Amino acid sequence: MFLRLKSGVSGLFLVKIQKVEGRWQFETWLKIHRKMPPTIKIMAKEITSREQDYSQWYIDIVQKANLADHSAVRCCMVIKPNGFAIWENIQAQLDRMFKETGHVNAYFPLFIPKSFLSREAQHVEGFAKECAVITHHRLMNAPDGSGVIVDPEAKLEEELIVRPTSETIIWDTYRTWINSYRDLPLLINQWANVVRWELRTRLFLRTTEFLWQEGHTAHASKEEAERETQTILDVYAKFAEEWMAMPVIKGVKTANERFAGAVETYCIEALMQDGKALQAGTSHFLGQNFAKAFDVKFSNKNNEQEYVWATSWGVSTRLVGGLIMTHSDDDGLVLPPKIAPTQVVIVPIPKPGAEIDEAAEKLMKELKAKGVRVKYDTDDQKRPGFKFAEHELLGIPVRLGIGARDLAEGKVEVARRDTKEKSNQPLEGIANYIIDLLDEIQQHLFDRSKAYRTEHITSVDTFDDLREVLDGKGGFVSAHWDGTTETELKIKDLTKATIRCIPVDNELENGKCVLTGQPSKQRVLFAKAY
RNA sequence: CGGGGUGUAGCGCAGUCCGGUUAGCGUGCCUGCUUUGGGAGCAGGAGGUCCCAGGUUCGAAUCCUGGUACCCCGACCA
Repeated sequence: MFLRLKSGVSGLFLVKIQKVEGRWQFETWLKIHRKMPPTIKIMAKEITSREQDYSQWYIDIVQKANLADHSAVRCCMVIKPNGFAIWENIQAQLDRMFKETGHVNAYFPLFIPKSFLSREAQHVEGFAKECAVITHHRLMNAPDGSGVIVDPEAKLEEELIVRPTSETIIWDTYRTWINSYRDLPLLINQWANVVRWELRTRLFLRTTEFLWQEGHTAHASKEEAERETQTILDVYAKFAEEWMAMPVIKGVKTANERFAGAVETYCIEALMQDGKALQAGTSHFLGQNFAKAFDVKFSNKNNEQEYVWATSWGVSTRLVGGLIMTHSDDDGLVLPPKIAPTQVVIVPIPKPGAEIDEAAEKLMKELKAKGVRVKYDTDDQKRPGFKFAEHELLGIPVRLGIGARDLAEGKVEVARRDTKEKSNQPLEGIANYIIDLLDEIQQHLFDRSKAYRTEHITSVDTFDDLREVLDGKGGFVSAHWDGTTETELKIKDLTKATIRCIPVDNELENGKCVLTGQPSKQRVLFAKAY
């Protein structure tokens, strides 16, 4: 007879049934008609566990929660609606914070004349290897009819670079905008895409094209520019911790890790669940490097010409990757309520119906009135169990289940995504309960990831210990370093870890460099990084 | 840029070594019925330039040559 098994094996089975010692027995011979996929049926949305393969887990989350896809273009991603909604929330809040601190938005071109990039020596050195270059401006039909080719007649006189960052084009523009100290400070931000030709992709964390904001400010004094750098660093840290519930360490980069063209680079560093660090944002004090390269001077109060002082700062869609790797679990995405596109989902049990719809609509109205982003799942095809799993995968912080039983009791089932706890709550006053619960979840996510980070900052005093922690437990390792790039590179070579930063609130402490034994005044944080 | 892998239905894959009916399986999709408090069942149905080009052959998803695309790991990277 022909059988089809759940495992995906189908074919011809021979079954022999016989009576042995009064009992029926049967043997089967399987003659596989055709070799079928050997895999047992895998649940459509199965996610690789973090323990098994953290990298694959990340890929699964991004794909199965519909955050992003690989595109037809090498190393570029398509950000899908679910992923973009997260980015929009990040954008919206940061934009508010930038404006509260006096910044305005503008937009500069995607293309940069090649010659601009080379004006600042370190800058060009830092970016030259990853620039996309525009050489022609026209296509034509191939003479042999094989399709479209680049028209050799349409070669650009000066090639254009697709911006890897906009300092050069912006400072070239600022030259014409700034004449007097009265024109300063100039506090401008832009939301844009940039291109850095990468050789390897990790969705959200590293792609050739990505979205970001880049702030570029001009100041009359060094002190003011330095203060601006700090202001933004604080904005970033506050945003990361209070909105993304992602604890960060504010620090300063070593010379080796500094932005190409900066005098000083400050950063916020976060720690992912696998013990690797993620640079989540940077704020640069550029000194007068770009002002000198692009000849941007202003007349001070004494009518003397001075070069302008500059900063630049940015965070990117990489934050979405950081968000995933800070909170999510083996069941899917976990989002902090403040960033979650949908904060509450209502699931009718078993399916939509007049009575349940009415209760749900009322509930939604109450929640929306209090500013909660809520959705009612009206799909009448999918069963509740499927929806539960689906909403968990998508990371919706709170799920409410309403069925006839609940309505009879005047209750609702409340399930929180972060702890997977379920409880029955009275419908009366539920909106306030939810508001408090969302706050509690937000706080819990932050506390949980901060506790993880605290456990994963390890102080060591020998190189062997440094290596052992990096290879085993992971996380940040606090150790003495002699301050030289040479030692930093040697340690990187030996351990694959880099100095993530020197924390800004670092305590001074005399010690000896873990590698060279040279005197050191403070500890720095080492980690393997994304 | 080095190493590895993969291009076959929307998605995940088998078939390729050893050429041969009408190219299959799971899932998803459509229709209907029954279900529904943690990923439903049955029945029927739609859906394919087998990555591209050339070659070998009576015959190519399968063999040969060339090309191309993407992924993974590493190196590189503010």
